[in-house]
Amino acid sequence: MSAAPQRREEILATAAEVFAAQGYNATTVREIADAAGMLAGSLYYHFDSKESMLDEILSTFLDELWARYDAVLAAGLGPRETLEALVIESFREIDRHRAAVAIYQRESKHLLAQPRFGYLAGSQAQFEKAWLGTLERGVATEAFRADLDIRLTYRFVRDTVWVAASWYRPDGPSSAEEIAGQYLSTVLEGIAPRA
Amino acid sequence: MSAAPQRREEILATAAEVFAAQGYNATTVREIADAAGMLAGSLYYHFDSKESMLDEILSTFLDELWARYDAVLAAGLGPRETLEALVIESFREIDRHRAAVAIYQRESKHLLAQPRFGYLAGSQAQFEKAWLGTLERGVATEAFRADLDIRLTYRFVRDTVWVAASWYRPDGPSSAEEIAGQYLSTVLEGIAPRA
Amino acid sequence: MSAAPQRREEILATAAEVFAAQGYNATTVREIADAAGMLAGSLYYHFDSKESMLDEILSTFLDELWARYDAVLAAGLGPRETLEALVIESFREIDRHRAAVAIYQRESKHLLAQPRFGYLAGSQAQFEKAWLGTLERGVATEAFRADLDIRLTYRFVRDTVWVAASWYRPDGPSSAEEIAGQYLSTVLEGIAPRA
Amino acid sequence: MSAAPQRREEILATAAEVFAAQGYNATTVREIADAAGMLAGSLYYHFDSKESMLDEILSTFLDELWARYDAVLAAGLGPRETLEALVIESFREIDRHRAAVAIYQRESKHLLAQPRFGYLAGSQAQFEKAWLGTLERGVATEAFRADLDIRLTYRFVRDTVWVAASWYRPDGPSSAEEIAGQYLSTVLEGIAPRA
DNA sequence: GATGAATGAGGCTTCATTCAT
DNA sequence: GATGAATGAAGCCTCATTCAT
Repeated sequence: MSAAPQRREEILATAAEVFAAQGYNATTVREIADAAGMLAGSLYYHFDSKESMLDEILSTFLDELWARYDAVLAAGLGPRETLEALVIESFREIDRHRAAVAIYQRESKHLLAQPRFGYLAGSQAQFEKAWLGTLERGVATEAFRADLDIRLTYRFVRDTVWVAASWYRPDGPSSAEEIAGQYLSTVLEGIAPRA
Repeated sequence: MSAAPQRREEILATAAEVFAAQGYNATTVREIADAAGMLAGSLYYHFDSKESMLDEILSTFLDELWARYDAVLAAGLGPRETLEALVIESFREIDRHRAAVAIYQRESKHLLAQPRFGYLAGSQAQFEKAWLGTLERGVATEAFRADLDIRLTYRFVRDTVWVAASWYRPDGPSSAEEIAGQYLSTVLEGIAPRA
Repeated sequence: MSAAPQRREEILATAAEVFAAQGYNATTVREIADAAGMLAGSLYYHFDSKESMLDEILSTFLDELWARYDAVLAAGLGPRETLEALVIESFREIDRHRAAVAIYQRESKHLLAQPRFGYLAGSQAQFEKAWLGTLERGVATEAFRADLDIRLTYRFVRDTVWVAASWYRPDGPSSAEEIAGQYLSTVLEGIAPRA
Repeated sequence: MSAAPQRREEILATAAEVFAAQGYNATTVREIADAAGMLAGSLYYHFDSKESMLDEILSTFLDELWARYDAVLAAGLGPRETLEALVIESFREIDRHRAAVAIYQRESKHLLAQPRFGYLAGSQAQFEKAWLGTLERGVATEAFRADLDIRLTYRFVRDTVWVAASWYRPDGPSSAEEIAGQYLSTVLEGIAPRA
């Protein structure tokens, strides 16, 4: 059931691309197999099911994401610097795992209901805690405006970051860091000129 | 093919809710029928196909959206006021047609390829033109910062507005106008305090 | 269940045309209703079922056919004259009930199996008896060639006559009687010139 | 889409028998699958659709038929010999592909309208040309009677030949060649004794 | 490791039929 | 006499999955 690791990774990367392009439900295992240069039945030598491919794609992504986030959160930065670092790490993650991020965005909401994907809920809660905490700390220390609706701001920031996975291209004109910079400038300073 | 308008609308509203909650592909016609209190086959008295329900949901939504947008664009406002009005109308549209907006967000990308949904591409192009034009005008007249990456800003603004459909609840604590206000404040002034 | 006779006849004639054009199975009651200027459900005021329409079309046709055939067979004609008269009556029947004949040709074989259409078997047996008997009598009296394979000849004659229903048009260049004449000339004398 | 040739052929032959016995529309894919010893869904490993089975049955039959007809027409025979050869080849084709011929007879008329089966129209036109031409040539050279209505004669001859597919049995008392002989004798010489 | 062939559940859709109005 | 709306059975087809080779 495990077999040569490299073929597995290839297939998984292929599957992630197809899932991201068409949606998990709309993707047939035959399409994945075609893209991987094999027949549908052959996938089952490497994976238990279509669902287990999805599971592996998402959990691998989340594991890596949390490794980065945890490093940032443990660094003892101020709220503004924390927010900057989280945003930069998020765009880097989009750069590295674009397909996985896009799948996560699209599918996590209904997957939450299934026990197998329960860990998505945990991740989401941690995620919210990290961002909300940073925003709250920032308001308390006057790093951010006092009149922010924190929950709304959290949602705006979160959505804008992750939705970028749907249009970001690694070979596009702007690097992940450049996009993060532009984004931070917009969110922190606003698009209106400062007096 | 047309039939009693009221029942049609009911079914369509029901279908939109289910599509928004589960995704178009993952929704079975039986689920729509159950939610509408009828048998699956009975839907076909009112509609040609599952796809034609989706079509009608999306085109109705876009028609209404464009009526509002066109009114704003024809009003001769300055760029900042235009942007504010577009954002407000967008949140109002989310308030009125939350399900349709959520479906649009989730499905429009693959639907574009199908001839039947070609109008989505047209709408998208117009959309881009309206927002990009407003941003450009704003930079030219110094209503917006001179160093904006206009395309990136457009994407940030567009995505964040529409993604709100995935969490907005009409009976939630904030009205559409309040959310629009908070959002505009963030985007225009930034979350960092002004000197 | 019975109601105004004239409307019934109209509907039945309409149904027969549609059945003949598309086949019984491939015809929907909606198509019949459309052609008759009403809704599908309304047909059920006049008829019990789609099948009962078919039944009435076929039995009406067979009743009339047998009235004519019986008159011919009772006339005490010689075999050649009997055959001529049967052929002429057959083409006249095609002229009068083209649709019913075409339906009979296409559908009678499988209908035979259903109890409701058992009478088709009876009719077919009588039919065979009349034609085979005439041919046998003709061979015996030297009105027909002595070396005929009577069963094969019967099939040739029978099929060719009735298949004409699939191309005959009442408003075509040749009348039923003219076609019968040509056909009889071919079958009786052959297409090769007589010495 | 292509797959193991032998299983395909078996299924196709089975489908042809069922189509011939019950009609294309009245045949369910489940019946075909039952007759082929598999489940309905399994047919779709070998064929795209029920319609594509029909298509393959008919086009295979017509390809072979035309190979034979073309050989006859290219042989430079006189009109009577050409007609004899065409009739003999036709009965041989009925012997080889009885089911396909029966299906062709029953279904070709409505299939003509569908683009996919447009080739049926072409075949029909060629067919008419071959037979009409032979008859015309025969009348011109006095091989056939001068007073023939050629179009009517064509129809009679065509119908009688092909309708035989509905009753012919390969294991019946008469071989294809014997039936052809009897038929030619009837058509050429007539059933009345020559003076 | 992979293929070819099949399974079986389930999806969308059609359609004859019913029935209250 | 007819309509509008629904029923429920059945049809074609898709697809994740299995398994012998």
